[in-house]
Amino acid sequence: MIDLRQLRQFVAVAEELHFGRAARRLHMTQPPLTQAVHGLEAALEVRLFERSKRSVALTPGGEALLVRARRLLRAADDLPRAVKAAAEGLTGHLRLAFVSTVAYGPLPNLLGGFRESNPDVSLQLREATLDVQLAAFGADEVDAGFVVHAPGAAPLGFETLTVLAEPMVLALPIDHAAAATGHTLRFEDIASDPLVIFPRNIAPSLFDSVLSFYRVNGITPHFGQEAIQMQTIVSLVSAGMGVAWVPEALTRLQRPGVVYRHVQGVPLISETSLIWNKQALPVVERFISHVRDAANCSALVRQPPASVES
Amino acid sequence: MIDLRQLRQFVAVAEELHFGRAARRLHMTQPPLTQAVHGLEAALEVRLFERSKRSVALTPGGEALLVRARRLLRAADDLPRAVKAAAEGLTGHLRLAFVSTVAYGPLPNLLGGFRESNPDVSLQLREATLDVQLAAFGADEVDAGFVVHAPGAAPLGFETLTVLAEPMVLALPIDHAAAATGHTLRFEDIASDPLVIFPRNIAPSLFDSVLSFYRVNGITPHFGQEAIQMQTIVSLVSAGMGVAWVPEALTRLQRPGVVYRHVQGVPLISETSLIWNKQALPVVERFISHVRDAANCSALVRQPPASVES
DNA sequence: TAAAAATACTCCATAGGTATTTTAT
DNA sequence: ATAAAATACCTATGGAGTATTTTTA
Repeated sequence: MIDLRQLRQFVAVAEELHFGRAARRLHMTQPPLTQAVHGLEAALEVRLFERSKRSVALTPGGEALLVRARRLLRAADDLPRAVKAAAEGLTGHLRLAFVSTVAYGPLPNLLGGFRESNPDVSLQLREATLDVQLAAFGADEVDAGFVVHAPGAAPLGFETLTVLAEPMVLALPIDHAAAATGHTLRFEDIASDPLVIFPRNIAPSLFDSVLSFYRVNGITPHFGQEAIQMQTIVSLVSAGMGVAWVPEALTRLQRPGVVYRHVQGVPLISETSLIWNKQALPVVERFISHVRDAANCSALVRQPPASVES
Repeated sequence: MIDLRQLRQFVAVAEELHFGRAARRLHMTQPPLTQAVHGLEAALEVRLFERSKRSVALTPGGEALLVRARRLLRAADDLPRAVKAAAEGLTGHLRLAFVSTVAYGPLPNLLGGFRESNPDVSLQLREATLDVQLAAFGADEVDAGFVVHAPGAAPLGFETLTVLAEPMVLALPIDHAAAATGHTLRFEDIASDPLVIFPRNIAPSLFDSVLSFYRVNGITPHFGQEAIQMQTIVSLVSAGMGVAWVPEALTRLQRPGVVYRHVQGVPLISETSLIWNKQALPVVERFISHVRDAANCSALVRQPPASVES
């Protein structure tokens, strides 16, 4: 059976075209090298060198073996580093899901940073709402997913990491009385406006916390339109269908006819979290670590919001 | 240093997920197999299996190694047959040159036959006149070349094989008196017509044999147009510029206004030969053999000419 | 307690070393 | 005469075997 040692020896001889020099290069003596090459020729049943006592030349078969042997040896020599890289998550494939809101928030920076320090990991991104993500987890179609406002949503055997907790701001039509700048906006100013919001099943926790905040303040909110995409919600606000509570990061989505305002004394918080299967591959672990680091060094995650006057 | 034996052992264990069974498959016992895998893990500095006394599972690093090891082993196992094939000329690259005339003659069948029995040889074809071919040989840009009417043209260190010797026929304008069928055409009928012919430097032997045949018959031929492509020569004939001697195979090139006729008592012969460097690669040798075989079994080479009335 | 991996040791096949011969220049 | 490959023979490393222990389901 052919082995790499023989190929290394063959390549050395083929490159030096001199058994003595090749042997020196291989840190061995000439006789066993001669024998090893003879052995290889016997194993392949092909003459590899044209020897004429005074000179050594490759036969066509030798030429053919040389290119193949070099390829093989290169692959074999790369193997340790390749396996180690894979084991450490430096290479591999990462399938990420995210709810669309996150694309306006921490996602771009997180991905950018990860790509930069892990250029050999291929990324596959997929926009999906929480319920779709959970189904995808079940079918092992994604490795990790970013969700918003989903405490405790992770099924058994999954882990959660809060990436970002940001205040929620109010999106309201520009012609709304409360939209004018120059004064501090208070809850009473907008409490009676109809709410544009996700359907409850998409983000129960968001829905419930908004509802309970209104109730605590003695108000039964009037729910206007529902939509399952933040962009749609903002469009509905711009169309005058009501006001909407959105994560601060969404202020980066500027639409004509819509302004965002902090509202004094409103403790609504939007939590972005990452969910992943507990027994994750190294690539996934590596991504989690990156996200965890970035979340701690929060400057990386929470950029200054664009023009939100309060 | 990592070697193929270890990889084979690793793959067996990874596939069986059971050291005992894997050892049996490898025709060895379990203890040395365990040690070998430990050795591999030590060499790679990566844990490859998650052992729990009762069950064996691949780690992510193991998964990564498995795909790479399989690729490597497949390549290594293919190596003997690949090298042998290359040494026997069953694979490789063949660069052929040919003068355009041959494309109307034996070339298509020769190539077709060769491709059929040597599907793994890649062919590169190049149309070139004799002088260009000789330059290409000098620059080692072609392996073999088909030429016409070039006895002794091969430089030192090259070999020649006559592929085909065919009679030459006369191409003449359809409105020529001698073009009419129904009688045997004799040399006197066309001896005084101007000749359309290659310039002498392109095919000295052709030029000289035509010239000497005319001289022997007491005629100094009148040379009309010259052209370095047979197709051009036939076009010039159709344009009434004269008559031309062409290899019988060229009758396959039918042009309006041109007819081909055998001329009685004209011993002009067109010889197609193959030229190649004496110290040829196996692929080339193989091609030569194929051509030699085909030339002997001449039915393969000399097809019945298309409609040449005599 | 049974099944499977790990450990301890033994052995020999072979990779590699030394000494020498052959051969072409 | 010399340089380089081939041959002969020797040595010792390590790959594989047998026997045994450990571990956990």
